[in-house]
Amino acid sequence: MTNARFALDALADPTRRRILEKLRHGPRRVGEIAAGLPVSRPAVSQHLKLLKECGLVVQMPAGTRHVYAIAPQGLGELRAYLDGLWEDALAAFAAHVAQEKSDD
Amino acid sequence: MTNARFALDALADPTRRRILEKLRHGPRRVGEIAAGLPVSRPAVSQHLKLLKECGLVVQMPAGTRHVYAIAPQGLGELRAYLDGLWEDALAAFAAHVAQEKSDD
DNA sequence: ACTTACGGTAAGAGATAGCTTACCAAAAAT
DNA sequence: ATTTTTGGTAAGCTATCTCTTACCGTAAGT
Repeated sequence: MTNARFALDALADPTRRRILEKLRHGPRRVGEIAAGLPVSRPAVSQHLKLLKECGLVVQMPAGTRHVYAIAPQGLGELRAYLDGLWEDALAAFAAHVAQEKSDD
Repeated sequence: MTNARFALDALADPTRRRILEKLRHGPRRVGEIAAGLPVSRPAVSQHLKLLKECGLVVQMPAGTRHVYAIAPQGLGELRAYLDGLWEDALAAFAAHVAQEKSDD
């Protein structure tokens, strides 16, 4: 999907990757996510907003606390994109090797 | 691997993604890759250098012509990283759903 | 040997992205 | 009702990224 395009943009930033690592094993509150990260909490909010926009995380308000979690579907679409690219590349590589042999 | 980190950085740029699309079905010369792209050939050279450094493409000099191709291995490492993240997220999601049900 | 074609490198400019501080809104607690 | 806690938003600064033009090296062709 073209969504993968935005997801790849999102995954380019180290801080966003660290956020996803924090969410890897379950939902977390914003404060928990920001704790330990080398940037301010507002910066984390901005990253979460972007991650939500491209479908990599989902938000569940719980009173004044906001809980975030990885959205498996968004990550799945990205995997599908890379899988397609990978399969085509493998096929092209195999074809190339075959041609190399025939050149001997 | 930590290589996935750099690969994700590389895939963030639209021009680099278009380059990979051009290489998707087989090796191409630099001139062929640059043709049709909205940037100059030196820009393409710079992108190819970066893609090579993070293991997403390989370079095969053929005289004064330089042929590039997707490196299936580099792409595979990236897939592996995303697969791990995806599997953990799915498990966490399932656990979350289960807990939701037990809360009824 | 000279010329042409191909492509990598360097330097500088412009755009973009991420961070910080300051501020605001809403829910919970007292 | 007031205070406290939580987190999203705005504005501005800085750093980084990508682009272009200009230049150079090397291999092939004549």
